[in-house]
Amino acid sequence: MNKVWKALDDPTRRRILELLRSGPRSAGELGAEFDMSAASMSHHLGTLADAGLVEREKKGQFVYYELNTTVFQDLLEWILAMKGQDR
Amino acid sequence: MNKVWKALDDPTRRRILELLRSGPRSAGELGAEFDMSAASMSHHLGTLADAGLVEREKKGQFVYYELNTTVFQDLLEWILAMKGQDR
DNA sequence: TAGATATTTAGAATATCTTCTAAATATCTA
DNA sequence: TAGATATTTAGAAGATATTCTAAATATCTA
Repeated sequence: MNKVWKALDDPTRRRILELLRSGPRSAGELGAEFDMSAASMSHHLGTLADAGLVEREKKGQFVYYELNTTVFQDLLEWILAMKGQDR
Repeated sequence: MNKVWKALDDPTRRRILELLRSGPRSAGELGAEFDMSAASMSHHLGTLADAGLVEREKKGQFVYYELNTTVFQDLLEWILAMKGQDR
């Protein structure tokens, strides 16, 4: 969970996740949405992948990234526990 | 929301929130649970308060901290949107 | 009031994070 | 195969975060 919280603590990475809601996108396609070098984008994508929030799939010369929604379950439970205050 | 994500990206602060689930506690009571100076604890509590995740109330020489669960609603919605993938 | 206790603020040291450029690797196409 | 495109890796600069000690502020109690 530590890596998940870390990964989510960055506006660029959260925006990447939001973009991926509409389906898988390549590193280049994602990068086109940001004013940032491809290397920096790759770094962010690596952070998200490390945390398990996205999965990568190489297709020819492109690398596609896709949301992995299963990881959000733990987050959700933590937050629900906080909201519920033990209930 | 930026400050909220930032505040949650630290194990000490998340643990503080978990401790507060059982009710308000003073800075000193919270500090006793960690191997950390009172000054550092105060810093973390300030970060949580800035993000709106806790509220402070001074009572005599003590300062009590209490969970503010309303802030978790936005987080919850963001995560549910991610899990739902637009559905 | 003086001293003790609780907490915060100030300032500094160290570690971590974000971003960059340059270079490396992989794949595609003429 | 050579060159073009896509992506990642390496290494460094600058910004931000975490923690500490020392000192400041507020409140309590003898």
